[in-house]
Amino acid sequence: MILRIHDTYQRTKVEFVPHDATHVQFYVCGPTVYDYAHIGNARPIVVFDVLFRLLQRLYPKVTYVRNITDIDDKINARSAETGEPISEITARTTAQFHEDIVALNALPPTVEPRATDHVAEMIVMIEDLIAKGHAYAADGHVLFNVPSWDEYGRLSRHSRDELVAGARVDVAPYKKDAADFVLWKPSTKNLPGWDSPWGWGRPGWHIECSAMASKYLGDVFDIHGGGQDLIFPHHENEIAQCLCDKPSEGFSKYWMHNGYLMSEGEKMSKSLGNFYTINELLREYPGEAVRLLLLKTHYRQPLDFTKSGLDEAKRELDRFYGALRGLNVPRVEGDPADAVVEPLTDDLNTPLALSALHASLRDLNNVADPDAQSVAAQSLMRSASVLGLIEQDPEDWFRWRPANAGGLDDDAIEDLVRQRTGARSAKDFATSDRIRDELAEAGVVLEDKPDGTIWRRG
RNA sequence: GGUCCGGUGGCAGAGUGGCUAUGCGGAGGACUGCAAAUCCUUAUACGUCGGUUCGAUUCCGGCCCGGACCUCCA
Repeated sequence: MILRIHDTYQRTKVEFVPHDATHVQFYVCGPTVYDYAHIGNARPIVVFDVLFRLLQRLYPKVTYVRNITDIDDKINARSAETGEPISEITARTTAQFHEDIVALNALPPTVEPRATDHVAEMIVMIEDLIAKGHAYAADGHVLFNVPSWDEYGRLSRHSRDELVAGARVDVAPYKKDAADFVLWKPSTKNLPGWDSPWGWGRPGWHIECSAMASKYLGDVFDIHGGGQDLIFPHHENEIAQCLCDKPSEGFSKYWMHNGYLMSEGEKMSKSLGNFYTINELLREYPGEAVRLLLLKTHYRQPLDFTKSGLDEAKRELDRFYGALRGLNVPRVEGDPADAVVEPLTDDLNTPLALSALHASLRDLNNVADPDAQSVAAQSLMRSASVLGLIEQDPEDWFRWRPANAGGLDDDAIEDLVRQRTGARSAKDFATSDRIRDELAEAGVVLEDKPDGTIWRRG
């Protein structure tokens, strides 16, 4: 099966030809750990999780590297602001991040390197860049010299002149060229720092991904991913660093970038405070609804993330889990349906894949024979798994309730259901309906099936 | 100013040079003690102005609107 992806370098869809067909390797820029991850962070996590799942179906071995950025001036600023030690901020935030994305059913990457563990590699790369004439030390800083490399700007399609003309910040006096960017900068004694040939200091932002990608994936690998906003300057600079360091190698063969997010119709902005953190959404909605909402839009399209969208995603999942509920079909390994995989091989067309999943659901709902049901249900589940959906126990899905939700607990509900069942068998429909109304009031919906009554939280 | 992306039915959202996805919601029907769930049926669409074409929502151009990026925000 041929995989086609949109390559940012070429700005077009291309056939994916791995560097090594027995072992596909890709790198995605992970979070900077200073605060709760927001929904904008969740999109690349979910999108590239689908890519990971798909690649695992198509190739024998896949290595997925996603870093944790735990050196950053935002972290330092947060620590200065709150007094919490940097190591505690990063440890706490990393743990929170992991907890959040597990709820989104994202598989762990193969390797999750942290910047602080790779400063030595960064220093080596910086030394090489200086030796090769692409970087220079000045005033305790080391800077990458942009005019030293002709190809600079190829990914983002910016020329050096445009960049300088459009610059929003003053040019630091130690820069040879206005477009030069920092590889290493000095630290004061109350900031995180490491000994280096240029004194006590810390790395610039871009060098960490270059160093970690090279370390875990080698000098050439297949795909580098991230949010669209990383194209410039982050990825542009990563490319410059790696290709200048190892001119004969290719670095990443393909680049994939997910589109930006809006929130409730407005652009997300920290100053407006109108972004949702994953954590706060998880108190109100199941993580799977968040995941589905993100996958309902193609990854390169803009996506307006809304709570009404989450409500809709949850209703959709109710249908899937409702069809599987009570079937007790075991999960077995097997191939997903082509109708679901094929759209994914066309640049991760998740909306089209989801429509095939809905067709599969209809098929399941249209069969009555238990054997046929079992076959249809397994097919549905296997297909959904490529998207990381419908992987939980349906009972758990229907019993999920928001954090701090009031109302009835499971035992209280089941007690009322039993009372109602008694009333119904006595043909006391007045009592039966009264109990139904009472439960409905508490957000519980009943379904009378031939073999008994089941309930769910609506 | 530069670079780039998008505008599809009430909403979400694919896709295609002619056969007009899918979902949510709405309407009608079947089923049900009543419901719910499910199934069936159904309505409503491609920003705007031109061009190419036998034919354009789909290709080309102008315009309008929205958004992103332009030195550290996914």
